[in-house]
Amino acid sequence: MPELPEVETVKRGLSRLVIGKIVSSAKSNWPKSFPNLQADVDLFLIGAKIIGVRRRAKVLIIDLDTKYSLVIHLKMTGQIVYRGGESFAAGHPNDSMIGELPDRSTRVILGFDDGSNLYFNDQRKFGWVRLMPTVEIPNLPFMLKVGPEPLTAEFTAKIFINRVRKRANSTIKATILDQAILAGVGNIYADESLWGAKIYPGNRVRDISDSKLIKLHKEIVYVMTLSIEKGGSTDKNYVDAEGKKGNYLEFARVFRRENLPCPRCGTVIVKTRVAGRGTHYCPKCQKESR
DNA sequence: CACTTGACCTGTCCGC
DNA sequence: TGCGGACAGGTCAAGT
Repeated sequence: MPELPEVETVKRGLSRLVIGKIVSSAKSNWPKSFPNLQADVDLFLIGAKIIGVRRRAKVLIIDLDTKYSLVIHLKMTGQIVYRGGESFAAGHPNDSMIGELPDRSTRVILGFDDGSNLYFNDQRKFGWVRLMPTVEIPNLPFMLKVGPEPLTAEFTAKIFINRVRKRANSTIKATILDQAILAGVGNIYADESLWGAKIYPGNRVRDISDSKLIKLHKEIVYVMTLSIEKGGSTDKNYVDAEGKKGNYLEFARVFRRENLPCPRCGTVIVKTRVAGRGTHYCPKCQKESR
């Protein structure tokens, strides 16, 4: 679920809501969701002040004034939601927001000294919240291998093509999903950007022209930027730091639109399987190479 | 080495 | 209504 635009939206929300807060308690009911030694929690988390919130790829980083950080991966169904002392600071619960917290998927609760709380919810328990020294974050295996951030000036079409060409025999979809090639693309934005570039997701990289890859580079930047403007994509679980759902899927052209018309040519969108993932495409606009 | 598949979990939906 | 199986947005280990 959470791909780059969703994690970026959470990051922006947390930056407004929790910087300056002092952590007063930390509870977890599932060890894999919070795999930290109690001694580290006591020494470097309890009493610490939050001094910054960052994102790299799909990883969220909350920096503390103890030279430690909380490194968070939401994986498929993770949520990070801030709630003030009262139940619903942002208004009455409704369809665009999750309900009372904690709920049955709450795995970690951080309490602040002003009575507010930060909840880590994760239905499928794939995600985690790790406390570690800030300086060690760049040495995590994931950080050592992860590719460039797509929404920066350094992410040029030339760099994108050079990296993608390293996977000549892979499908283009598997290639752009690979975080070592570039950071942040997941299943939704893979399908959306490949539709924009008129590339069949199962085509091999070696069969795709440079001009198509230039177009794909532009589409990846476009769909991610648009999605951040819309507050991300909520398929099932995703919500932002205030518990609100995202609106990008109202603008999606293929994702979750099987059996509906292609917005470009009217052909019925097909759902299939590529790179082991559910894959949506237009069979007329996105031709299979042979 | 390049590339693909299964595992980690819970919940929901669909067919029988 | 109940039950089994497939599937769901990510990543890593282990397989070919």
